[in-house]
Amino acid sequence: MSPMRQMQTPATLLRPARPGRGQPAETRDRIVAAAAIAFNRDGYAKVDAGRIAAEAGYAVGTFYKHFADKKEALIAAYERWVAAEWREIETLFGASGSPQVFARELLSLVLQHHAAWQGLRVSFFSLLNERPIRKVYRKQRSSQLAMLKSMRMKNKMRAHRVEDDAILMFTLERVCDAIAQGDVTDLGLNRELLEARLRGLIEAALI
Amino acid sequence: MSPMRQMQTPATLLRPARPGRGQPAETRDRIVAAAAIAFNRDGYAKVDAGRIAAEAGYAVGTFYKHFADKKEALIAAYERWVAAEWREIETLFGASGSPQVFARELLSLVLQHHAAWQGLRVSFFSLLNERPIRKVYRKQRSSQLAMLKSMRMKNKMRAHRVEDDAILMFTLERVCDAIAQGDVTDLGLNRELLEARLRGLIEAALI
Amino acid sequence: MSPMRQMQTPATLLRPARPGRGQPAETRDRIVAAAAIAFNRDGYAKVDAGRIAAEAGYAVGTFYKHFADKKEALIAAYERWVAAEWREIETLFGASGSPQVFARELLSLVLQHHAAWQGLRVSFFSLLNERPIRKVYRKQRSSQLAMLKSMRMKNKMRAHRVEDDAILMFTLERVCDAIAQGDVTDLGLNRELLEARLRGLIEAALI
Amino acid sequence: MSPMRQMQTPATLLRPARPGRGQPAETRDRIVAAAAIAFNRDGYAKVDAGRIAAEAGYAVGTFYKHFADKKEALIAAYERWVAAEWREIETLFGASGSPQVFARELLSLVLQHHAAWQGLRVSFFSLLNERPIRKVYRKQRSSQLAMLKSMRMKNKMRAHRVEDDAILMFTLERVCDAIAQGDVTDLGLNRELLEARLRGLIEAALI
DNA sequence: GATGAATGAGCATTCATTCAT
DNA sequence: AATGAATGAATGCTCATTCAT
Repeated sequence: MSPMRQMQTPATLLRPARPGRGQPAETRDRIVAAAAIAFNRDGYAKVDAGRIAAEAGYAVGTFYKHFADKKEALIAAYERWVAAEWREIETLFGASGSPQVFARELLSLVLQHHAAWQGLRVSFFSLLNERPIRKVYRKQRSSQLAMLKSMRMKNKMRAHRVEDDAILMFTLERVCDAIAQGDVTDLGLNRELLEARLRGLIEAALI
Repeated sequence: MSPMRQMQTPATLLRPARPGRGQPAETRDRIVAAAAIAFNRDGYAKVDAGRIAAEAGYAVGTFYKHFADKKEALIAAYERWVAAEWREIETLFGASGSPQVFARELLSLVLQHHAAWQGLRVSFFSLLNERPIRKVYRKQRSSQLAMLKSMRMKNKMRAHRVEDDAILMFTLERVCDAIAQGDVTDLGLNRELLEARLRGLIEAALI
Repeated sequence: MSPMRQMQTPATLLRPARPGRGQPAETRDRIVAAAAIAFNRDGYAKVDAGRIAAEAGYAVGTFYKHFADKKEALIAAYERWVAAEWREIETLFGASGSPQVFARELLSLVLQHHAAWQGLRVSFFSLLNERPIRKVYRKQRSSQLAMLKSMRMKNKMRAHRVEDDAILMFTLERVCDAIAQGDVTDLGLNRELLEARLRGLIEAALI
Repeated sequence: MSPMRQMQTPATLLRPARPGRGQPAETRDRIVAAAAIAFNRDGYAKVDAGRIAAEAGYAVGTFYKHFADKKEALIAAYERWVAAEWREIETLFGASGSPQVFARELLSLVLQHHAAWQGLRVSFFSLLNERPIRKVYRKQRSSQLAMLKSMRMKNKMRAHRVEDDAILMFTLERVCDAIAQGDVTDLGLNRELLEARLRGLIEAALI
C-alpha cells in the first residue's frame, strides 16, 4: 500500500512481526484503503468486516476500534475516493490551457475513475436511503458544485447558473458510468461520438 | 409432533383458511406487486421473501414456487415497473400535440414515476454487478432506445443520432432521480429552472 | 414401464392425455419403480416426493394417495429389490448343477445386484434406526435365513448351523458391497482372489 | 435494535456469561465430542448444528468457526471414533498372550464399540456417496489394513494375504454390527455360538 | 383416481458486533 | 493498540404434506 515507509528503515525494526501497533491514523488509513478495494471488488453486501480487516493486515477487533460499523467504513472509502477525484480535477483545471484541452483531459480522468471504482460507487449508492449515507452524499454534491463555481470564477467566465452546472455534472457522471460499465458498446452506441458530445458539453460550460 | 393438539380443536379453527387455489399467474402477479412495494419501501437487503409473501397473502413456500430466488422477484418487479412507465410514455406520445406539451407531460410523468419508485430503482441498481440483473438492465435500455427511435420516426422528425437519444435519456433519468430524491432542493437549486432546462432538452430532441 | 398394455388398444383411447387413471396397483407400482431409481441415484435425503411422482408420470398428490410418507415408498422399493434378488437366487439354485457352478453364478448375481442398487441400499440402511425400517429389515433377514435353510434341505445337505448361514450371508453381503462400491480396487486388493475366497465360502456351505 | 432493553437490566444479568475464550483446539474438541454423541443418538439428519453447539456449551456461530459444514463435523467425529477403536486394539495386541485370549478380548472390544456407537456409524455410512466421506472412509480402511499387516508381522506370523485380512475385517465388522443392533437375538440366532465362530476366525488369522 | 397450489416448520449458514485478554 | 473467540439474530431456501377442485 505505502511502499515508501518501508524504505526509510528496515521493516523488521519498525514493526513487531504482524501489523503491530502504529499511529492510529495510519491503521485507520490502511483499513479504509482495504475497504475501498474490497467493496469495489465484491460489493458492500458481500464483504464482511473481518475480511476487510484481514486484507488490511489486522484482526476484526481493530476494524471496530476505528469504525462504529461497516457503513462507516464505506462512507470513509467513498469520501476518500471523491476527494481524490476532485483533487485531480482541480489540478487539471489549474494546469490546462484551452477549454478543448481541459475538456478532453477532464473527460479522460472521469472515465478512468469511474471505470476503476464502479463497484465502490454502486456500493455507496445502494445505501442511499440510509440517513448517514444520504447526508454524506449531499455534502459531497454541495461541495462539488461550490468547486465548480469557484473554478469558473477564477477564470472570469461569464455568469452561469448553478442549475446548469448541476445538469452537466449529472450528465457527465451518468454517461461516464454507462461507458465504464460497458453498457455503451453493448447497446451499439458509438463511444467516440458519445465522448465528443460530452466534451462539447464541457467546453460549452467553460466559455 | 403433538397430535393431541389436533384433537382439542377442529383444524378449521386453527388455520385461517387457505387462500384457496387460484391461477398461478394471478398468484405470481400478486407476489410481484407486493415485492415491488416492499423493495421500494425497505430496500432489497432489508426485505425477506417471507415478508413479501405474507404481504401478498401467501406463505414463503409459495414465493419460492414462483421465483427461484429473491433476485428473480426483484427483476420481475423492476421489469414490470419499466414496462408501465414506457407504456404511459407511448400513450402520451400518441396523444399529445405540440412538442412543448409533450415535453411538459413527459417530464411530469417521469418525475412522478421516479419519485414513487425511487427505492425500487435503488434496489435494482444495487445489484447491477450481478450477471442476470445486468442482462435485464441492458435489455431494457436497448428497447427504450428502440422506442425512442420509432417515436421519432413516426413523427417524421429529422435524422437524429442514437447517441443523442442516449445522452438525453441518461440526463433525464439522472436529474429526475436527483429531484425525486430531494437532493435538488437540498442543494439549493431552483427546481423550476431545472425542470425548464430538461423540458428544453426534450423539445430540442423532438424537432 | 409396462409396454404390453399399450399394445392391446390404441393408447389414446385408453388414456386421457396425461397418465390418466389406471389400476391403483399399477399406479403404485410405477411409483415404487421410480422411487427405487431415484433413491438409488440421489440418496434418500436428496429426493423429494414430488420428484418421484413426476418421474413416475404423476403429481405429488398421487404419491400421497399411495404412500403415507416418503419412508413408506423407500420401504416398498427396498422390499421389491430384495424380493427380486432372492427370486433370482432361488431360480439359480433350482437350475444349477455342481456347487462350483452355483457358487460362481450366485456370486456373480449378488455382485451385479449390489453394484446396480448400491444407492438404494445405502438409503435404506441410513434409516435403520427408525422403527418401521428396522422391522422390515428383520423380516427380510429372517425370511432369507429360512430360504437358505430350505435350499439346503431340498438338497439333503448335511446338517448345518443357522449361525453359519448368517455369517456367510453377512460376509457375502458386506464384501460384495465393498467390491460394488469400488473400495476393493481402491485399497489395492486383488478382486479375483477376493471373489475366489467368497466362492470357496459358498461352496463350503453347500456340501 | 432496541437499545432501551439494555437500560432496563445490566447486560450481565441478561447473558449467561460467555464461556470465555479458550484454546481453539479445545473448543473444537468439545464440539466434536458433542457431535459424536448427538449424531449417535439422533442420526445425522435429525441433528442440527445449533443443537450440537448448544450441547457443547457454545452458540451456532462457534460451530461454524470450526467446521465448514455439518458434514465436516460428522467426519471429525467418525475419525475420532475409529482412531480410538484402533488405539485400543493395538494396546490389546501389544499386551495379550495367546491368540485365544487376544481373540476373546478383541471381539469383546469391537462388540462394545459397535454397540455404543452404532448410530454414529449409521450416520457416517448414510453419506457414503458423498465425495469427502468416501475419501475419509477409504483412508481409514487403508490404514486399518496396514495396521493388521504390521500386527501380524511383529508376531512373525506366517505369510498371509491382505485379501484374507480384508475379508476377516469385513466379516467381523458386519457381524458385530448385527449383534450390536440386536438383529441376532431377534433372528433367533445363538449369540454365543456366533461369537465363538468369530473368535475362531480371528484365531485362525493369527497363527 | 388425480391434481398441484399452498402451507409453514425446519434447517444450514452468515456476519455484524462485542469484549476479555 | 491489537487480538480473535464467541455470540446469536437474521435470512434464504427446502420439502413433506394437505386438501379443494
